[in-house]
Amino acid sequence: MEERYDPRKVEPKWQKFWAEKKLYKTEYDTSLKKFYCLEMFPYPSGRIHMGHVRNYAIGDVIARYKRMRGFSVLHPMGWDAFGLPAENAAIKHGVHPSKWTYENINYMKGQLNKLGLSYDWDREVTTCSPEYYRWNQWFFVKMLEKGLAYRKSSYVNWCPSCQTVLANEQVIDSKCWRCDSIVVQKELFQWFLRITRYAEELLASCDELSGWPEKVVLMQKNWIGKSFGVEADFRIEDTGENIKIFTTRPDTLFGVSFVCLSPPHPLSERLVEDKDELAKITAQYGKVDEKMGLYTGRYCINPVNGERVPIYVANFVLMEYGTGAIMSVPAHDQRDFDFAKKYGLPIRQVIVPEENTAGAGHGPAQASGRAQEALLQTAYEDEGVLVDSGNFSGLASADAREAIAQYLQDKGVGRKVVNYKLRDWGISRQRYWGTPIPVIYCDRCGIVAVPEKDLPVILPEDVRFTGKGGSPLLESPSFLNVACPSCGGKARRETDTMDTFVDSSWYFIRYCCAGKDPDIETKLKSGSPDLDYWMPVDQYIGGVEHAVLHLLYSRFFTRVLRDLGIIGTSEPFTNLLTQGMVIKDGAKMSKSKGNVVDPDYLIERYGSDTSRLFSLFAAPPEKDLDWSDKGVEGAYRFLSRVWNIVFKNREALKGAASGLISTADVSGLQAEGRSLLRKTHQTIKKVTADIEKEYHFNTAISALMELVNEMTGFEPQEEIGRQVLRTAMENTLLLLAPFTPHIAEELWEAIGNEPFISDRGWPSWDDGLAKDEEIELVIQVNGKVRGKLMIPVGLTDDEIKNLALGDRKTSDFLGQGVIRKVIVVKGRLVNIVVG
RNA sequence: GCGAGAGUGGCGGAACUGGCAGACGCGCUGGACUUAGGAUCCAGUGGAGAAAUCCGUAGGGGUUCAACUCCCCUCUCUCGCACCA
Repeated sequence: MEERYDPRKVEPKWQKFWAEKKLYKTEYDTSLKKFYCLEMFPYPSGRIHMGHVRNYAIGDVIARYKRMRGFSVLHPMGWDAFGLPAENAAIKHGVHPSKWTYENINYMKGQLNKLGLSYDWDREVTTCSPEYYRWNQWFFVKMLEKGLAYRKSSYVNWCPSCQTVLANEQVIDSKCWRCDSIVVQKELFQWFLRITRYAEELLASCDELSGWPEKVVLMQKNWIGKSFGVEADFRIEDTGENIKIFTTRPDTLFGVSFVCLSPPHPLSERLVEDKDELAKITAQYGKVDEKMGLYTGRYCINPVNGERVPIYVANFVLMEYGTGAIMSVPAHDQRDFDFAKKYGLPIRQVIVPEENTAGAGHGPAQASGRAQEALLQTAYEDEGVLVDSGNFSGLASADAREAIAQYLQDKGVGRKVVNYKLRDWGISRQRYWGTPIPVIYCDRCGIVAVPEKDLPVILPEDVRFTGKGGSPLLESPSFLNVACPSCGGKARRETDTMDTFVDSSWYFIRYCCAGKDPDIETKLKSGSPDLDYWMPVDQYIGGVEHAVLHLLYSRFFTRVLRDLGIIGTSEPFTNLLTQGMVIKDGAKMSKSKGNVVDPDYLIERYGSDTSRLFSLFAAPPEKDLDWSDKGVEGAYRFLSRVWNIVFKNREALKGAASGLISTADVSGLQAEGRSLLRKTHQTIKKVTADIEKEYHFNTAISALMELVNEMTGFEPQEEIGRQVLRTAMENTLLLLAPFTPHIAEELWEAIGNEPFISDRGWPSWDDGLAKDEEIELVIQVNGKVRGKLMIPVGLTDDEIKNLALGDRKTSDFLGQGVIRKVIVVKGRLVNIVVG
């Protein structure tokens, strides 16, 4: 009995060899075409989960495939190591975040190695090491110099449970993205990065992201949220001050019946006398459920018609968007409509649907506001024709928008503006386990950046984790108290740390200089050819959950580094693959649902090749993967079958000549052998196409299964037959190598080849040998299949037609009808139309 | 509400540019080997029907010699955004 497939023997053996030979170490070599393949780096939470396995299996196939195709492949891995869980572990178990994190990294690195992933570990990056985060600080100081980093007081999203500020992107359904607590608004001084300076560029270059899923590009566009509109001045009666409002619908200006200020708007404080009432409204600011308003008792003047309109403070008006004040047109905006109904304010229609005006001469288009008012049950928000709008009546709303905007601009009471939803990125976090923001507060000099020579500002170890709130850094006097770099006087350090998304916004650039590069200083400060050789990332792979946050920040950071002269790239990721979730029993795998599958168990039981194979086979990468324990066994069975074929035919395989068989040899082959050879070439072609086209590994693997099925029954009798079998097996292993590298190496060696299969070139196919000798012709009568016929390839349309018409079985269906038409689809079918 | 995507056997999923619907795998059924089988191998497997044959890609209509694929309407599900004026 031959040897049995035992991945526990095979896999460690090859992992050891690969590591010893540094097979996956990447060199900067301009004579080769480069390919930068990157999977999103993990947070070192403790152990990897199936989502990681899937993500890294996908990336590894691509990296290994490209390497076999002759590219110089950069395929690095690292750790997104700062963040809250480490600190929470410190509070709960009294272990220092650093210890916790590094232990996790150590364990998880072992897990990744057990998966046989082809990383160049010499480039490993760990964001919590000073060697890494010093650059966060250096970039921050540069951004400060360029006015891209600034400090301001603002209302921020505050998570009461995490005791920290959250970026808008981290608030989901008014809840903390991490712990699901309800987020509250709080006023705080915060550091911001001016991502809005790049809003236009980030939006415009979305069109260059042709290698990204459309869905993600759209989400980026929507997040940036550009809109064209008008800023108009409503002069306050008595004071003469202006309320600037922003609107995208200047065509409705004649329908304004009141103006609303956001509660935090500076004018709210000044115009409202009753501070208690104002406080009540402010408390309701940002609450979605009900609209609330407070009449200020004051009026302002509509710049288009001089009308007096009342001023309200309203909880639904956002301070952060536009000017923090709006004009309200209840007839044409549902929110204003609801508000007007509630507070008994006038609803005046100034736009009517186009059909109401057609051919009616004077009629409905001129209907008075009062008559229309009764008809409106909801706001009419669509396009139409202006009525009761002075000189602008009769214009189509689109034209009126332009005309009225121009009119306001000419009169000096308004201007055309562009607005973005995107807001500056608040990066201050009141937490310990992050990059210290390199800033010092001095009573005399104010805010002073830490000078370059004093970087990095090291995160101190002597702190206590109480979980009481407030940063633990406040507990470290040696950190807190510092001499002012400017005047030498007593000063205090910033205790906030950076959002961890800063860390992940440029790690892909750090990978481009090899790990302990002695020239790192120069490279990251003023750029270098290897950065520009490797960047951008050719293929980025990760979950959709980062469609906005991480990807947008990375696009921003890449541009900042470009403008600092460090790299020449603007877009960091040429192609993006967003892999689907891993589902089990109808829900995403998660600890709370108790439906997780532990990768360690899986590897122990079936091996990493099987684990990888199944996760690649069960679904195309961009779709959700439905986990099936039985499916895993199927994958294992397949690999065992390949193994068994090799050991059953081992002597024959070893003895046979290697290499591809030429067309000339084919004549000596039996039909079975010809068929297997043909299948081999077809499979090389199909697997290559499936990988190249959208990385459809599932169909590539199914093609390999077909080839193996055909090999199973093949028993070579002669030398030429053994050669065919060897050719089939060698190619199967080569094609399998990116998917299941260990077994591919082992069997490659077993049939008498030198290691390493990973270093071999990707096989090519011969179209002549891949071509079928015969095809099955489908014969249809009136579109229904009535017969099938094996015919040789290369017949003319007429010959095919005659064969079809001559087919006995088919002729029964022709009946008495007249043949009206015969359609011949080359190599496929004939359709006989009978009437 | 707005935006995007998806509906194919018992299940995961295939199907080029409109050309045999269901590749491949799982499961199931039968058989072989076996003390045994939850191992392995072989055969079968969309539904109905004894068969000829008919019906089948969420539902309804349309274009076409031919529709999972293109067009129109309806339903369901998933995801994203959500007072952005």
